[in-house]
Amino acid sequence: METQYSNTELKIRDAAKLLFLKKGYSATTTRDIAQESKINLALLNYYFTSKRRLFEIIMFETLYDFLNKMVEVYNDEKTTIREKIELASSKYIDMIIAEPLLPTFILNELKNNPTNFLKMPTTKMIMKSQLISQYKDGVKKGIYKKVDPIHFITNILSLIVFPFICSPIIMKMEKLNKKDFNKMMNQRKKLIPEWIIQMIKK
Amino acid sequence: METQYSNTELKIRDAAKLLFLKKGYSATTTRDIAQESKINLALLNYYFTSKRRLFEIIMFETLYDFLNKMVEVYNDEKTTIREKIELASSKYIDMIIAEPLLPTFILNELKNNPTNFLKMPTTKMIMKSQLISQYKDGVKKGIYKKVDPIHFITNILSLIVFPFICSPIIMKMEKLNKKDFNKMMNQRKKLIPEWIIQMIKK
DNA sequence: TTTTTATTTAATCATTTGTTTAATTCAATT
DNA sequence: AATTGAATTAAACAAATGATTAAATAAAAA
Repeated sequence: METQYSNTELKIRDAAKLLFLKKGYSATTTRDIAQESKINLALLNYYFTSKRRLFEIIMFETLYDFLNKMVEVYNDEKTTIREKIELASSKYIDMIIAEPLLPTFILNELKNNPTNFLKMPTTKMIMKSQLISQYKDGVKKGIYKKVDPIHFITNILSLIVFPFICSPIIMKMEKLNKKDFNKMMNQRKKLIPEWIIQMIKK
Repeated sequence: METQYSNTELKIRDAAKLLFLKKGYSATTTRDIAQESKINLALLNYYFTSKRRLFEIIMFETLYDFLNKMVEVYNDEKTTIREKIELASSKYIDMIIAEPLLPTFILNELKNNPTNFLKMPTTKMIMKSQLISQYKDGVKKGIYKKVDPIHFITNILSLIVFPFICSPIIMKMEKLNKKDFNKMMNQRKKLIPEWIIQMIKK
């Protein structure tokens, strides 16, 4: 996996990712990308043949990295359910604070082109992860309520990711700036595991 | 509020809303709209002066209707917290099942243009609603845990809305079709109130 | 150094896209 | 029936946009 990119190729990648995340595919022009990366317009096609191809490359990489980081946590053999949820909350929130445009971008371009997601091997792995079998065990033992695991995993994701997606609304409602909002999300790192556990407990 | 639209004006509105919701602003062309509504291209500018203006009109109406339906539930004087959450779950889920592209559209175009949201009077009303003061009362009485109400309201919205936004992912993970997915969301109408109550209970 | 290959540039092409114009049709009023 | 204003149409314009070309420069190989 040690692909070597030329300097200009990297500059184009970075600029394109930034703009695609910020404005989406259609609203981003090749000239925008050329300007942002300070390269000649023709170099975009020289290195990536077309805008569409450039987008798909970036889309794939972004999705791949994101999903990998997600699944990692769920499959740790040694940790308990609670620890996994704590880790997930903490890691995902950090991850999205570092790259806040990610969720909207992924969910958006996914809606337009769900095919890209099919190619990702990690997608189905989530439902077969350690976390899910630990939850099913708990149900069998009568510790947890019996609810379809899809709700369980959906709830975790919802409580972590959704606030970022509607951050403009939250910030407006509560007159928060970005720093305040991030503080709020950092609080949630501890709150979400508590909530989730309480939700499933009998 | 009895604005009268001509027939063609309505046709343009409907087609535009459909396309803007499905593909977003930039990916929708004026010719797309003309074709979808079966009107002459020039009529778009005749009735709405520009694509941008047409978009803003539709955006405003959509947002306005959406927010109004939301706040309605939270401000009922007679219902309990539990009933409000039950009503919210039920009503919002029905609403989004009927118009599944709504959440992504709103959250998306909001990110690009948060100004539109400022104009909405209903935004700040949520944090001053009956629901919130009932929750604060519960905290005072020691029935509920003391957590910033913004988390409370965020959680309700997250559990209701987020699954729709990431429905392509959920459907892929569980091999569901649209009907299955809606069934899952209908289950959540009863589950979400339980979960929320358990989350806040001491 | 010379030759060859890879990279970069400015200019241009062909479509697409938002908008306008001028002519035409339709509907209501006199 | 004649007139007037609104609604509709086909055609075209100008700017934007994705892509290509051919020439120029830099880097690598001979």
